[in-house]
Amino acid sequence: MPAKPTSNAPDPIRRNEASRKAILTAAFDLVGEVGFGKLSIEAIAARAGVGKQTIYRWWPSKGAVLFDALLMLSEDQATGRPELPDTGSLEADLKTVLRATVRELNDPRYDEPMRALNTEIVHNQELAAAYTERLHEPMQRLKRDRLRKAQQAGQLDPNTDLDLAIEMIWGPLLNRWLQRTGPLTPEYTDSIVETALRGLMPR
Amino acid sequence: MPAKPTSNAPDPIRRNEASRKAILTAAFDLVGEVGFGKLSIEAIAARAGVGKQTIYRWWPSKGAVLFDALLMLSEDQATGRPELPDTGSLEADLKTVLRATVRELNDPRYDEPMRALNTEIVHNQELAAAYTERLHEPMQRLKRDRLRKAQQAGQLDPNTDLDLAIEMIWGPLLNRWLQRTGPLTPEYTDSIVETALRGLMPR
Amino acid sequence: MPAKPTSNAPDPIRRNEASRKAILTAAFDLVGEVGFGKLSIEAIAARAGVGKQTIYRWWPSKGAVLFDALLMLSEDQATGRPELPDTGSLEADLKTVLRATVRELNDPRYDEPMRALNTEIVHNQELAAAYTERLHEPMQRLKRDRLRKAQQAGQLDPNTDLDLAIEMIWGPLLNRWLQRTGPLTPEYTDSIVETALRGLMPR
Amino acid sequence: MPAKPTSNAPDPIRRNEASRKAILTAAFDLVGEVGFGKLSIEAIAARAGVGKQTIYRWWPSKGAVLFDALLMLSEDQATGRPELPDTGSLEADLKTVLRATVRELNDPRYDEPMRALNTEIVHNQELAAAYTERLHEPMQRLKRDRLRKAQQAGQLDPNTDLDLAIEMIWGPLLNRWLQRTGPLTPEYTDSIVETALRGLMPR
DNA sequence: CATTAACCGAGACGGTACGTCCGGTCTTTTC
DNA sequence: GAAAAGACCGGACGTACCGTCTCGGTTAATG
Repeated sequence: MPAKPTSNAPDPIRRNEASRKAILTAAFDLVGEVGFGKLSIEAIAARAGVGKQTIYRWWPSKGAVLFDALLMLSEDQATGRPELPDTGSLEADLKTVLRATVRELNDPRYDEPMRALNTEIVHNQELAAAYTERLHEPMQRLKRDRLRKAQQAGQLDPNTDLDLAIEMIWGPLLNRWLQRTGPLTPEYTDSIVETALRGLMPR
Repeated sequence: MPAKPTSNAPDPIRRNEASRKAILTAAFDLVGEVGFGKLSIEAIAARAGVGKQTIYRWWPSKGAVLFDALLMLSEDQATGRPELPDTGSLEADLKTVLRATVRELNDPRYDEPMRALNTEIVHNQELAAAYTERLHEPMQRLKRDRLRKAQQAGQLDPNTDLDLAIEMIWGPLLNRWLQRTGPLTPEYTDSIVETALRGLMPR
Repeated sequence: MPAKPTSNAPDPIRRNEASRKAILTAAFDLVGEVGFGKLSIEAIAARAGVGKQTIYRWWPSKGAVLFDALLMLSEDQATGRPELPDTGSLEADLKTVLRATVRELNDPRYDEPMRALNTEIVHNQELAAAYTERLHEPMQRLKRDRLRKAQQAGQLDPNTDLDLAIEMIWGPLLNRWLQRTGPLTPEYTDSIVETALRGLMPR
Repeated sequence: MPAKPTSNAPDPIRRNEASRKAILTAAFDLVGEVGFGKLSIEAIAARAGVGKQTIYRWWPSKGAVLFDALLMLSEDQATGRPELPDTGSLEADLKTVLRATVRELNDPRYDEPMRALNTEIVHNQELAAAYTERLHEPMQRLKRDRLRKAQQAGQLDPNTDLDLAIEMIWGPLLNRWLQRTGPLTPEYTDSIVETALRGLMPR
């Protein structure tokens, strides 16, 4: 878990980086193998070749470990992706982005861990805060920036609340993903984008 | 879990109805007190004054118990609500329905158990099937029926897929609820309905 | 541990006798292999093929387990040994008894467990009480009975306190055993008996 | 080049005397508070304001620390007590010595630590050797010297083995102390001395 | 007098065992 | 024959210490 400048926390300088990575990797691999429900701190520690206390020292819950594992991965690959594409056509750009999202959600390697995280934050208050700060808010900012540009270009109704717009576009997709109420196909996300944008266009 | 006419299943006729109700009530109460993660079969049995075996005999998992508990409640109150309102104005009716939904989701008595069920079905295959059959599909049918009538009345684009339409309306709401990305207010749901319907109107 | 007629104790009727024996056997064997200090409840449970809770349910400490293990053995073999030998010669009888004791103390199979028990009761109040009641007092009674007969036969000073006499005879032996201040030989115990009896004779 | 005889042992010259004393004091105090079984190196280090390594550097086990703690105390007070009293009457002298011993054993401040040491040497080979060399043997020598003088004065049988005599006198007392089979009173020790000496007198 | 080697406090680390909780099964007794 | 009760095997929990291992920071003898 991130930035915790509290008093009696362990000293991050003395932290063993190799152990940290081994733990995150083990957690990510295990959640894919057995699922979040059967994921145990004991198994993570054993797989990582680490004492349990080393996990308890640095993370407050197994959800937090998984969160950092996902964060590590997303940071590994996400460096240098500071904004959403802007070709001039909002509709085309959104379709591109949602298709990419769907591709990731359909990858079994990422599906189970992300699913686990998304259900864990439903119950874990502290984890939810970290999730918002480290993953949700940054992404939200990118989306808002892209939509604001479109709004300024007259492609969106000037009175539309951008956060509502984001939810109209991504909400249906994420809901279908979590609830498994249907397949995640490119055609499906294209339809979402088309329908949502028609509702969000200037009158 | 209900109705299981398989071979060596226990005889439902001999079932103790008082125990069944005590278990469901205990489960519902406990999930509100300690959350689904810390909910244990042992605690349910103790609270209900029941042997553990009596739970294992009739339900395959604690998720299933909770599911039945919720079902009991929804049936207690839902009898005789066979369809969604139809005043002639789709927009007004949807606003009414979503406002009612929001009121329920904001009730702390129902919030935690429903949240628990919605995250449990993400991981539990069998529970998801029961959920779809007993809760989701019936509700989906009502929604589809109401939207079809609107479509026939020319209030929706005739080419629109009704399931997509449902997701465009309820997806953003459910997503905000589960992810807690914002407050659930009547104004918010009204905005959803307005925006979604504009995107779904006949061209 | 024995006789505990307290209220919320587990029901001894439902107790699994096979598990009880497996635990005691495992404890006895393990203490001989690794010593009392490295004896762990986990290892006993594993060796006995038993859940840890089954040990914690019936015994308050590992010392208590070991005590019962020793008790089981002593009862296995001790049935029908209701008194000390009485050939008419106290000196000869005591030499016989002490030689037998020494033989047992020199048997590595019994040495370590008994040593462990004798040091454990030094620190464990409850265990000490059980030890006194179940092992020490019965043996003490036998010794007292034999000495009383000798006293009545004029072989001991009529004013001698029998408990003191017992300590004069067995104290040096047990002390040398525990402190390992010398070898335990038949000659040594014979000398003890001779010297002690000379001090205890009628004046 | 300064004499560095031993292999990689720490340099006793550089040793921090304040730390050494703090450790021994902490160990002695703690063993009286929580008992030897619950005494931990961590707690000693914390109480003494010392790093764990400082303890491990200078002592091989917590028993050894306790041993040194007791040694420190006994040296603090014992300097200049090179021999046992000799008033001419062996019986009177022994009664005096045993009464003093009993007074110490009855002092709760010393009872628990000494009890702990006496049971620890039962299991710890190296500690037993140190105990014999530093505490037992010197005391044994004093006792032997006093008894030899008595033997030469004709107060003891000339054929009596002095080590056996020592055991006949101190064995019952130490055994009663460790096993708690009775109270340690001056009357009790007087009786021991009287009885033992009668058995050890010249014939 | 600066260098430097050792001790020192602190505490993270890989581990083992603790004593507890609960999962899911089985058995005994009662209704 | 279902139900209450609860013992049982198993396994994970989160904690306490073990003994080892760095990490700066003194501290004292050497060069």
